[in-house]
This record gives sequence, C-alpha cells and structure tokens, in this order.
Amino acid sequence: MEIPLLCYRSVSLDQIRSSCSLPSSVSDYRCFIKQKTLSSVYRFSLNRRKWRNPFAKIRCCSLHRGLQPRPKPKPSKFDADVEEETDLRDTQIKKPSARVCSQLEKLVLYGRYREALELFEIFEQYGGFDMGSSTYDALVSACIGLRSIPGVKRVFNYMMSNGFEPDQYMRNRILLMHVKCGMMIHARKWFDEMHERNLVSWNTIIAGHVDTGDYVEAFRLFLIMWEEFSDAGSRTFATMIQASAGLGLISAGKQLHSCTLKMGVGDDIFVSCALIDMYSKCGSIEDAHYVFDEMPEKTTVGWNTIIAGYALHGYSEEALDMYYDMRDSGVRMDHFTFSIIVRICARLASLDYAKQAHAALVRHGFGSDIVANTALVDFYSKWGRIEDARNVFNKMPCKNVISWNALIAGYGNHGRGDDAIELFELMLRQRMRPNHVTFLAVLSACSYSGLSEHGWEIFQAMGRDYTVKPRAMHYACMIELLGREGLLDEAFALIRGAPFKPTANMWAALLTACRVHQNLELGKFAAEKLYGMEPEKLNNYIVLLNIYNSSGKLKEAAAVIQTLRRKGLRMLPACSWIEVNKVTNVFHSGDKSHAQRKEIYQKVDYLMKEIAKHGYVPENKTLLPDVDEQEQRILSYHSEKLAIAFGLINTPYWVPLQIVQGHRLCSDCHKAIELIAMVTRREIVVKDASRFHHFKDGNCSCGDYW
DNA sequence: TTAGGGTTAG
Repeated sequence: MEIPLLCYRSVSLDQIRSSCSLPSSVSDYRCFIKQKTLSSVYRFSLNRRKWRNPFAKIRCCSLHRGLQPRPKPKPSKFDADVEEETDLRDTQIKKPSARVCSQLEKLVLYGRYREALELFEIFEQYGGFDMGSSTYDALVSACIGLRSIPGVKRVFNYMMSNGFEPDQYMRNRILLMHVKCGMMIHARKWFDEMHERNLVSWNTIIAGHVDTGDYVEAFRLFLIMWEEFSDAGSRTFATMIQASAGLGLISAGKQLHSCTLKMGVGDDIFVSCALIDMYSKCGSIEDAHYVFDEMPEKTTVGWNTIIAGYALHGYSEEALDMYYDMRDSGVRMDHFTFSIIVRICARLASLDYAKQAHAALVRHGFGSDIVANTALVDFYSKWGRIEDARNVFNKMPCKNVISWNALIAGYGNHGRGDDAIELFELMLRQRMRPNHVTFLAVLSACSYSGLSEHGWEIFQAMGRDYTVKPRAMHYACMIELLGREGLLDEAFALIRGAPFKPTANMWAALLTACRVHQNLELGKFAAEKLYGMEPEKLNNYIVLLNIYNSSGKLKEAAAVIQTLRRKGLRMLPACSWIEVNKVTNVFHSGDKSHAQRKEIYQKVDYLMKEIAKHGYVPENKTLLPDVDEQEQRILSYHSEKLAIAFGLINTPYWVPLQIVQGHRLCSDCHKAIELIAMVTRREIVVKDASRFHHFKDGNCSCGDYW
C-alpha cells in the first residue's frame, strides 16, 4: 500500500492512520521533515507516539515509505495553509530582504529549485546582503537537487565574496554540494583546506571519489582517515565496500567485512546491502546469499541487491524464484525491483516473462517509472518488436537521455537508420542533450544503413556543436561506416588523424573493410597492427586468412593457418536460441545434435534457394582451418535463418555442446556452459572441450581454472 | 542539532 505524501502543520498518529494504512508489524517509519534545514531525517516512533527528536519544530512534514522517485510536495486536503503556499513567488520583490530569504527557503522546501535560483539573482545583483546559514543551506539544496554546476559556482562565489563564514555544518554542506555536482577538483581543494574535519567530512569526500569511479583514491583517503582520524562509521564502511566492488577486489571487501563485524556494525542495513552487492559483483554469490540470510530485517534494497546478484551471474531462474519469495514475504517492491526483473526477462529471451513483468510493473504503480520503462524499450527492441518499444517510449511521461539512446540504438539494430536519425533530430528539438552513447547509437545506425553522409555530418558536429568529444568507439564506428562505402583511404586517414593512439577496434574495423573491398596491402598492415595488440584473438587471423584465400594467395593463407595451429587457437562457437511454443531451442555453429536436424537443414536449404531466386548471393566469408566442407556450409548459415526454419517446426529442442570428461575448464568456459544450461534448463554433458576458448592439450590455455 | 551511506536502465 502506497502511503501518500502528507503535509501537516503538526502530525498526529490519528491523522496518519486516517489517511493511510500501515502494516502493524512495522513500528517505526522514517519521516522526512521539511524544516528550515530541509532534508533533516527524524524518526517518528509509532509505539512512543511522538517524535524522537525533541528539537524538531514541525512546520511541515512529508511522510513516505521511501518510494522513489521522491514525490513532489503537493497541496494536501489536510492542511488549508498549504493552499496559500502554492504561489510562493512574489513577483513584486525587487530588493534583497529577510522576507525574500524566507520565500527562497520556501521555494526550496517545495522542490522548486529552479525558481529559487532565479530568485537568488536579486541577491547577486545587489550583493552585500548576508543571507544567513539557513538560506545558504537552502541554496545548497537547490544546487544539489538540480545538479547544477553553474548554480554551485554562483552560490559559492556569493558566499565567499560576501564574507560568509561557514561553521562546521555549512562547510560540510558546501563540500557535499561540490561532490554531488561532480566538481571533485573543487571539492577536494575545499576538503584539503578545511582546518577541521569530522566523520561527515571524510565520508562525504570518500563517497564523492567512489561515485566518480576513483576507487583507488577513495581507498587512499580511507587509509589516511583510519590513521589520522582513528574512527570510521557504518556509512564509511558501506562506501568502502562499494569501492571494493567497483575494483572487483574481494580480498579488500572481506577485510572490510571483518572490520564491520569487529566494530559491531555488521548488522547495519546499508553495510549488509553493500556487502551483498560486493560479493555478487566479485563473483561469490554464495557469500552474498549468506549475508542476505543473516540480515536481521530483509529490506526492499536487500532483496533487490540479491536478485540483481543472481541475475548478474546468469542465474535468471533463481533470480525469478527470489523475486517470487520477495513478493510472498510482503516486502514492498519498488521501481528497482521491476527494473531488475525486466532485465532478467530480457536475458531469458522470453517474451512471456517480459509481458508478465511489464504487467506487474503497471499493476504495482510503476508504469511510468523511467528506469523500468527504459529497460522495457531496450528489451522490446532487442526482441525484434521495435513498434512495441516505440509504444512504451511514447507513453513514458518523462524520458532521459538513456531512454532516447535505447530507442535510437533499437532503430539502428533494425537497420532503420532513417528512423534513428529522425528520432535523434526529435530529441534535439525537444532540447534533450545527447551524450557520447547517443552519438554511438546514431553513428552505428548510419553505418548499418549505409548513410555515410549523414554519419559524417553528425560525427563532425559532435565535438563542434554538442561538445561531446569523439572517443575511440566513435572513430571505430566512422571507420566502419567509411569502410562499408569502400572509402578505405578516408578511413585510414581518420585513424592516422585521431588525437589518440588508435585502438584495436579501430584497426579491426579497417581490417574488415579491407576484406570486403579486397585491399590486400592495407588489410595486411591493419592485421599486423592488430596482432601486436591482440595476439590471442582468433578473429583477427580469420579475417586476414579470408583476405588471402579470396585473393588467391594460398601460400600466405597457409602461413596464417600455421600460426593459428602454433598458438593453439580454435573457434569459440557462437550460440543463439529461439523460443517456440514455450520451449527454448539452442543452436551452435555447426550444431548437428538437434533431433530434427534433417528437417531443419532441408528447410534452410529450401529457404536459401528461395532467397537466391530473389538475387541474394550468400557470402562465403568463413573459411576455417580444420573444419570439413559440410560444417563450412552450415557455418555459413546465419543463426537467424536457422531460427526461421525452426519456427516452422514445432518440436522440443536438443543440446548444444559436448566436452570430454576430466578436462579442466576455465571460468569463461564455465560461464558459457552455465549460460546454455540456463537457457535450455537442462543439465549439460560435457564431452569435448576443444570447442571452447583457447583449448590446448586437454586444458584451457589461459590457465585460469574454475 | 543540522550534514554523509546501500540496489536499477542505454
């Protein structure tokens, strides 16, 4: 049951009870009291029937169960005075005064941050007015709420130039303002110059480094803190456990875990959730589950984290089971839950599950949630239902750059480059700022659809008009685009003109283009660059091998095969699957194990002939050593064509791989097997490991054993 | 006394 937002001049238990039903098992709710200092958190004890914090003079209070996104304050029928508050801006105000300060604070109180910063202009114009801590605090909240860098600069400059002397509390708030707006250089300078730092100051700066992905610096600071400050709280540990997860350092995470136990904060909810996340991200789902089991109170976030952990490991079935357990336990599910579930359904490639998740999401009131809907857009477009994706997208009440990117990428993947560009232009018209992922999606779409001119224009406009500096992946995309058009010299010039060292992806794009357009010289040059960078990547050798083969250079081709044999490189088979009549069917390249393989390949042959009648010439691009002619023929069929064929035949499926017993496998191979076991929902018998990874002498050559 | 922490989408 969703508890509505309540606004009271004073809050009584009866008022709460009359407006919402609270589960009797829960005795204590967090209340966010909107006071002068905004996000102050107090606790309202239903047992004691009073506010725990005796200092709180409650002017206005919002009570909710932590639902996200945080609801906007709105006039409540319980409080007539709030009606008066709806028009907070007095347009007659021209000069700074205590009254304006009060109005500014009220605007922030109601989440109208933009208007608050507009009102602040009056102070900036006149200058010299000492606003007092509470108004500065409100301005800090406005900047944090908007994540506005110009806002931070304005407020900070005003404070400094008007002689404001912040106390410890305000110094920490100023630090937080810089941290939350991503201004880590300024934040760090401010922190370094603080003559007195308390636990909050340390936690704030460390969390800032973790948020920006600078985990090493976070650890460095943590160690200094540990030495200088001789203290750390549960919040510090939760943050540092997050940093361990970011670095994938399970050893550090375990040390922190033992510290929390020694210091008696091991049961802290935040610490537990961070631990679950850390263990699952570091590959130990068992430890994650152990921490989850030990949690004294299993919260929504705890459930979400463990479900996401299972999903991360490919245990989608288990994750769904956990989701059902969560539902049965009566814990509130939030938009995080549904975002995770949608992603799991996408992984299971099951339209049925996804539709159920979509329905549950709407049923639980998260039908307009931005993250869950973006996940749905992505899912539907990947599933091939681009129109459904568009429908979800159109119905979204608010969209962010990620939502736009998901649909643009969807159109690109469906070969609908024009639609992708149209959507991109619509995005610009709606004043949504594109980021580097947007440009990647648009450029890929241009590349797939052969829209080289559009692509080139957009690539040039990126840095010039949108201040998004092209990265290596954008260059690789452009090289692919030019390469498809046969503009190999231009593509090569782009590599040479790049303002950074060309990456393997860029050379690979050029090499592929050289194969398609039979440019032996340039292809060889690109391949040699690639060998230096990725000596163990099979595909690079295969592409060069094909160039030599198709241009009749059999001697050179034989040399490449020799190199491959010497390095012990073998093909890692690709795998695809399709759901027919609620049964998932899995296929590998060259897979001959299906019970109805004869009918399937007959159908494929028939389809290929039909396609050929319409002028399609199959590209004989895969020429592998050690693969017989029959298998070559099968390999040349794209898995989608197999799927088309198979869609016409209703039958249970059969099995993908076989690996010799007694061989040791590396973790990558294990993951591959688990994936297939998960998709097929059957046990996999391993008979022949040679189809996996860098198989050599009966073992994986990487030496990273499970 | 106020301030700082954990899970999701491209």
